[in-house]
Amino acid sequence: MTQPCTEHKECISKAMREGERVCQDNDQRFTAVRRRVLEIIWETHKPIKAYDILEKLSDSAGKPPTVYRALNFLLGNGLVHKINTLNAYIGCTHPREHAQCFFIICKVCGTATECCNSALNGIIQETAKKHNFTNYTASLEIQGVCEACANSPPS
Amino acid sequence: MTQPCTEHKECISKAMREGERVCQDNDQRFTAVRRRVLEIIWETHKPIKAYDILEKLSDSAGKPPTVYRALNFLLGNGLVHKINTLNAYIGCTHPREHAQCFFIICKVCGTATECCNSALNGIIQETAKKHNFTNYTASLEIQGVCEACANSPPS
DNA sequence: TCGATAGTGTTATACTATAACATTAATAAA
DNA sequence: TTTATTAATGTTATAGTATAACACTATCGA
Ligand SMILES: [Zn+2]
Ligand SMILES: [Zn+2]
Ligand SMILES: [Zn+2]
Ligand SMILES: [Zn+2]
Repeated sequence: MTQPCTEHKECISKAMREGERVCQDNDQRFTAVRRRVLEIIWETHKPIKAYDILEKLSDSAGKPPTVYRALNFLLGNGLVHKINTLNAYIGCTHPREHAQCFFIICKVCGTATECCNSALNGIIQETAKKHNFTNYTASLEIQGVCEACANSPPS
Repeated sequence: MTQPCTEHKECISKAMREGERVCQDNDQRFTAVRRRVLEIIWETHKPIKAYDILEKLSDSAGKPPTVYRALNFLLGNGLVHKINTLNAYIGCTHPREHAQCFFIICKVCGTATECCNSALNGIIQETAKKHNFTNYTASLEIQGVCEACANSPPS
């Protein structure tokens, strides 16, 4: 099993408060579906797939467009990020602090951690400038093996 | 229309020679299907989708598994890269020189250019180290507006 | 209360990718 | 050369990811 985050409930409620706040700031409605999807995303604490979210929704709301609409809303408001290499979604740990997030993902246990840092931002900005690109966003996904998984004995 | 690359035929034939060479080095067979798929990929000079490659193959070979098998072969041998944010594939301009490639992609005209550089590699390596990750690969995709598109008058 | 807008439900369908197994081609061994 | 072995391809079906289109409902401001 994956070690449960000790402060897990704390994380979820913090994320929900952030959601509340962001929606208020952006003059957006934080509806029941959107709430529930954000909650589900935070409950796993790992990248989760759209159709897995679907399964966790009650039957009445459980259709693809419902989930994708909620996801797109959350993505648009910076509350969630998409991991493109996995076709999966994960909650943002610090919305309102940045426009984009970088991730380092363990191929073994599936954890994805934000690894945003200013050095990375700087080099990426330089790279964009060197190529005369404007108005850019960046997606960086590093996939490797985390320390815990590297140390755990092979099955 | 997209401006044709003046050295276009040159690019294709160079890519094919590279393919030849890489397959030889890796003791792999550069079959007709694999050749043709690599050629199609280079003919567009832009990220191309699997099903668009499919359409350009003759009917006899035109089934999804054929294309995906060829793509996976080419990816595995470093002759092609996948652009995850676009679900598309593009030829590598310098196989054998690096394990991974970074891309800067114009949202308007669709061109994707490799923007690998050692500063980026360095920071990414540092980031992986800081998180105690080993055995990593990185995917970086910068999406913005290229100079030409920024300067072209709005329609 | 009414009208406009935003959000959701629902059905269908488009797009992306692989599983599974039959067939053929290439290589190695007898 | 014949035969086994393996690698590659053909073929059918299906899994997995995402959106279009339209009907319906809730919300909010006149
Ligand atoms: Zn974030
Ligand atoms: Zn791990
Ligand atoms: Zn490359
Ligand atoms: Zn452009």
